[in-house]
Amino acid sequence: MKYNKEKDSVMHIFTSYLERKGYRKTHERFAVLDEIYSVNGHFDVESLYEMMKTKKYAISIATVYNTIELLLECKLIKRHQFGENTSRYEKSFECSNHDHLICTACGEVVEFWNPLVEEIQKAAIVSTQFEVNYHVLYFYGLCPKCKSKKADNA
Amino acid sequence: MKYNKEKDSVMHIFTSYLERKGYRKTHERFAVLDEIYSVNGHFDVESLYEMMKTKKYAISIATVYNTIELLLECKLIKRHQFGENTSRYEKSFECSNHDHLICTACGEVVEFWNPLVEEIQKAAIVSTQFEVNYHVLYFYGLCPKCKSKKADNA
DNA sequence: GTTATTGCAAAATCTTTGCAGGGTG
DNA sequence: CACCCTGCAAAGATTTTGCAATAAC
Repeated sequence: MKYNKEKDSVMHIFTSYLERKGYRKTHERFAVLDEIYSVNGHFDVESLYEMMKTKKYAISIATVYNTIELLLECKLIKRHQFGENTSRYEKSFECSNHDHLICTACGEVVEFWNPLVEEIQKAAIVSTQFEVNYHVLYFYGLCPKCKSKKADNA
Repeated sequence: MKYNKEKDSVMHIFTSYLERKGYRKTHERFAVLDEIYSVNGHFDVESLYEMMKTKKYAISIATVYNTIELLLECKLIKRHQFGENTSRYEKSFECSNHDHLICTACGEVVEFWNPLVEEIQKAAIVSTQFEVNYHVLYFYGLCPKCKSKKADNA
């Protein structure tokens, strides 16, 4: 378990969350959080489980799902459904509220950020009277690589 | 099979699509499209299958999935994943490129439209060099009803 | 007549659940 | 030492697949 500042912070947040809720602080739960914040990019439950299999706290898939649920609740991770039948997740501590472009050819995911999303949200709230807590914005298409591959074939 | 102009149009589009691809024009395929364009709002595969069970062309769930795939390809329907583990669909013929608000309490889905999404898309294309074909924008929160219910409890 | 498509059931995939045993508080 | 959490395996839920029978062309 390598030390870094970000990981220290999220461990602290998770600890507080568990205490506040009266949940137990088990090795398995911290091992999952540690693993998630040790890698970059998006992941799914299966790959997380596989990565942990060889580690000190190799745990069961049921516990992975259980812990994912807790981490979603305290907003240390985000859940995505990019169009496949399996959910993908990403860490979300202090990460700006970015959105995603997804390549429908190779599956690559690229992030971007644009303040206009806030404007759209405000307008939507006015017209529908919803209370909005979060949003999801995905653009689907071809990444530069797959775009030029297509051009070459044509 | 009630007649209406919209249904006539989508039947025509589907026919052309099948012919162009050399696919067969089966009763089952048209029955699925007819059923979809006979009802309003979003639906999932299970509910579509249930609705068709009692009709003339009651068909198997495998054929429903098969036909859904074709209708996605020719863009007569859209697929959504609103955060559950099951996909939901909606007809998409001549329906403006709207987006969605989803109530996380009761599941209600409300549509809205905002031209700023186009601006964001343009900016994202410039910065990432993606080719964008379509997008998905969901705002999650509480509908007016669930919002006031929450206020009453507090 | 050929061969794509259907229907059925079985399989595959992802996620949840029940329960006995173990670890946290 | 009470009882929440884990691990396992079984069950659920959704979607896909294999194959014989059927229907489109």
